[in-house]
Amino acid sequence: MALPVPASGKRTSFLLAQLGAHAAARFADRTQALGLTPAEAGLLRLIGRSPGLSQRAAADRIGAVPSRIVALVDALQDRGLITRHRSRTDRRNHELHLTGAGQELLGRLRNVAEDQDAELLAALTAEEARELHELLVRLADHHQLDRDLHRGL
Amino acid sequence: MALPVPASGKRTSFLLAQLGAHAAARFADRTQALGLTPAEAGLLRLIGRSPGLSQRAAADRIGAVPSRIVALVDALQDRGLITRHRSRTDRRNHELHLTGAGQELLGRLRNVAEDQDAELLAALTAEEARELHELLVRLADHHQLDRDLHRGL
DNA sequence: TATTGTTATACTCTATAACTATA
DNA sequence: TATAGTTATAGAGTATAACAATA
Repeated sequence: MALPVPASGKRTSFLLAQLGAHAAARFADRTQALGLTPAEAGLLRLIGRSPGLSQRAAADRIGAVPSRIVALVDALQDRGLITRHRSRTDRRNHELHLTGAGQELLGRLRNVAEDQDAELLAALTAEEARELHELLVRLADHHQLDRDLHRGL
Repeated sequence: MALPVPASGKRTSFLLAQLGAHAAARFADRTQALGLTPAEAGLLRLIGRSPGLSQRAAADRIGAVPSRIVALVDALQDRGLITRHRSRTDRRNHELHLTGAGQELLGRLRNVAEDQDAELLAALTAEEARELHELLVRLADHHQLDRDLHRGL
């Protein structure tokens, strides 16, 4: 199936990349107001969803290299948002958990994400927003984008 | 209007950022096969659309800083894809034009973009692809994303 | 004095590879 | 020997600021 150039002059791939970069940048603005980088915010969410996971597991889920996790964990730990202690069953592993402050910040992060979606989709009706979401889910599934994070976010 | 967390577990903003990064990465793969970085490809397209424009004008259209244009123009010129010569009416300006080789490569670049769209949207029907495109155009307009390029592409 | 293009520099982000400690 | 985490280093990409030529 050949896809002609859309009348708008911009291809769907380009629009998607442009809007995606915009959404990521706006999200970065909002997390920065909470004192987090987007990557730190992503790791915080992941630990909230999977308490006790190892740094290696976090690296795999995020699609990052283990050495990158070290700096992120350091930053979150220094701010008192997570704890890192050795596993008793395998002393090579570090188990990551949220602190109370981490849980609290995670809650605020969820509000931020909700605000972000509302702002992004303000030009659409509720029905159109649902349609868009469903189409994007189909694309993400088709391209097997099952990671919890991605480059640039 | 409060937007609840979608049933899929991923917010629309996140999906958009993830798919956008995916589309940008796939596009980078394809342009690399043509010996171009995504930024160089974007500048080539821009010169094709606006022959004779100055580096300053290119910087404004792309949303980049003038010093960044220098390296891109150097690379394209070294490969014989564009020409750069001083304007006769204002010798501060450099006018950018495509060479024959540049025109030819631009044509191949358009095919690449077409392939990219087809691959990205393979999971959708033609009607759904049109719907998606229209919704994305509405969002881009609403957020005034009128630049010809963007960070990361 | 303002503007175009250029250069030099520094900064951010990330990956790679070598190292340690545990298994 | 294999794996988890760490450190040090290097590379890509980009912005900032000072500069020269022209208006």
